[in-house]
Amino acid sequence: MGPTASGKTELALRLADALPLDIVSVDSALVYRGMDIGTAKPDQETLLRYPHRLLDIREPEDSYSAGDFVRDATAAMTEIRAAGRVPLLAGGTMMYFRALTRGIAQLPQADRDIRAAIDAEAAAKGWPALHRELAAVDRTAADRINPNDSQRIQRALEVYRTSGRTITEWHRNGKADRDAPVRFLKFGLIPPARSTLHSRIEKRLAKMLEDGFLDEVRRLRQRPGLSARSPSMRSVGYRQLWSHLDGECDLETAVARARAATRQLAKRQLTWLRSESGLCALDPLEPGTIDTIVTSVEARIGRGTAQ
RNA sequence: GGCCAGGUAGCUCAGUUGGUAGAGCAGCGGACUGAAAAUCCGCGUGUCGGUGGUUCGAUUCCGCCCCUGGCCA
Repeated sequence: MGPTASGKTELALRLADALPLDIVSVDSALVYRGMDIGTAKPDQETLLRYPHRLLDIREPEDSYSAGDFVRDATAAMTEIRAAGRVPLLAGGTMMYFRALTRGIAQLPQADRDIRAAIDAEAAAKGWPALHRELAAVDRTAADRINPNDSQRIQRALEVYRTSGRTITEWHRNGKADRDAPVRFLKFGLIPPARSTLHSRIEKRLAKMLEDGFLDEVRRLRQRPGLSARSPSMRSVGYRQLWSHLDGECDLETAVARARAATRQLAKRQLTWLRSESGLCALDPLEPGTIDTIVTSVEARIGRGTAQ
């Protein structure tokens, strides 16, 4: 696990050369088809040689969630292990990692219609009013959720309306059991200075624009089911270019904002990494890093014979 | 060289009918149980371009100067 632009993908490919690994992507944006340039998705040639699981599994109109990820990743890991290989989970979506390694409570899935209904109510009454409604049925949840936190209020109400039970009751029920216990070896890619990440972010964004990032957003913008409010289009970079295409700011400003948003993302990811327990922290750009990981993994799985 | 419009927070700008100023974005810190590349919370002293003048008091009015953009020579 590592922040954006830390060199995760490159490292994953080299590990796959050295060990019997199959790569499972842990990334909330790479799941979307048609979002290639702005997400720094590996190109087709690379993917043919090094298949990644959980890439291009949703349309940008769809939503994806931590719960979906845990289900999909668990299935992928089971298949990989059944084939006598070892799953390499690689990505930067820390909530997905956390949900997978620590478990996540069983909850009803997202419901498009109910979310739309709650959105409409919020537009009319405001989120604080819906927060009061939540407080009437689930005081515990309302106490920990801010009256302006649209997303969490919506989720809590959605769970209550679809199931008739509060999200607090669901949480109390505990986490879903895994079929077989899984042991994780955790490596965190942490560059020694954030400034090295910043210059990599800047270079990569310039390259994305050269490669047609703006046209990619233009194409997505033509899809009738997508809007600036769609979860996929709130991704870093896409959001800023979309608002430029809406005429809200010039391209230069949009790019500057995208750069800043990417830096913020990296910062948040690093914060998560620092609080992750049992993590082996490594410098992704240091040549010895790959050997350190190979040695650790071989010690765990036994040379050439994956368990 | 003349005329006009500007010069206020890192950026874009608002504002003060004269009582030393505030939004958005950026930045920093924090929360986080199915949208997480998301969502939310907290943090604002800056020679108000410089300098003289008028005034009890000037960022605000007046003069001169400097800088930027436009128009005219």
